Amino acid sequence: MVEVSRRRAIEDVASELFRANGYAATSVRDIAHALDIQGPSLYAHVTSKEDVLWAIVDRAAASFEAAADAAAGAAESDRNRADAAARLSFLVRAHVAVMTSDIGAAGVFVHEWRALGRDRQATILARRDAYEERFRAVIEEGVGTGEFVMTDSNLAATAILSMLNGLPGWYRPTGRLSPDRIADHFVDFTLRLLQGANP
Amino acid sequence: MVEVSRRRAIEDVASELFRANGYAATSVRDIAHALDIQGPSLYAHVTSKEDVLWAIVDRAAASFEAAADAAAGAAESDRNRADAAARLSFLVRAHVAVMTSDIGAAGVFVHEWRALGRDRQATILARRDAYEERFRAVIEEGVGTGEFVMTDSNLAATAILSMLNGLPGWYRPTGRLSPDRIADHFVDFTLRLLQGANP
DNA sequence: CCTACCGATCGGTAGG
DNA sequence: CCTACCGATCGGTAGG
Repeated sequence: MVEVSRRRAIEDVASELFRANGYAATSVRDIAHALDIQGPSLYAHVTSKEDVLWAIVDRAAASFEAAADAAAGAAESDRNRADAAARLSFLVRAHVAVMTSDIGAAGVFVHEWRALGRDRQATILARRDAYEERFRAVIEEGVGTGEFVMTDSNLAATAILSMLNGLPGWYRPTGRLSPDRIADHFVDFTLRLLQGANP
Repeated sequence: MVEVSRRRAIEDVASELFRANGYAATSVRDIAHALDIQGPSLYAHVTSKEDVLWAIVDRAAASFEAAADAAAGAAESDRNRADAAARLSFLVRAHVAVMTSDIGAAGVFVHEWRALGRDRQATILARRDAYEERFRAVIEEGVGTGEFVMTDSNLAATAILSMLNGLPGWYRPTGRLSPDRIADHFVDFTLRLLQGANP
């Protein structure tokens, strides 16, 4: 998280504060003081507290979308393993990579969209839905080809996304597991959940 | 959610507001107005906003603990199926039942403990850890007996609990799936995740 | 359970 | 990026 601009430094500090304490419980002065400046000085760089939240959430959404696009591309060019399991594995890995690369922003994206105004909230929920639809689609594809055995693809997608989105609640960069190792396990869990025989 | 007392009605209304908007973003006046009384009138029934949060979180924790105790008892008396899979199935069902019976309180328990003061926060985190340890223990037990095949029991427990704790984010009492049906699927997902062969 | 009110803190502006 | 300051809202109290 190298800060290339003052504006970006503000967003990085705010991400972590918003993730740890919530948007409403974080004051503009909290953000400023974490940067060793006075509260009002922040307004030399941003126009409002909500604009900071929006910048964080919008960028996080864009990261997830770009990573999913790249994952789809990687799966397609991998000719020997372009099945649903491979495609879903790339998606899971991409999600874990984005989350762990900026756990503050990811946590804010997952939990703090409620604090956005009506229009921005609707926008971000639509983007989140479209993103999650990628998971649903590849699961249904796998069910269609018989790769996966699952009577409720929608619920399976929700369960997998809940597992992934729980990351900001426990992941720490200095923790026991590296992002890659976490991704390995989550891919394993995901495929087990979908490939196991139904009782 | 039949209200047996004014105090309980306050907690029920507050649960839903805290779950939907967060503790910090919910004012005492918001809670009062949802009950058609004036803000200060609330203090005839409660001593502080944080006391309301604590009452909700403490009761939710007690519900999870009691349900897990009952689940352990039920598993033990079920002689033909006292294996780890059966014990874990009871735990998962109990968790889903508690969550869906009061999704407001459950959501607050899962997400709003950060707003508690230092001591209460430490208390509730210790109880949450002890509760989650029940899941970890039965998973490790199943790995020990060979029922489950899992190289990282801790991460598996975290993944399963994340799946379960995602419920307040999407469950609606009027939704497509009944609590029992959700529990059926989550038990299925949990056992698949743990019983599938490792690659 | 109400009205009237309190000090503290909030997001944000003015002017430099 | 600072100091001085603003109106609004916060949790909560007094007194009935």
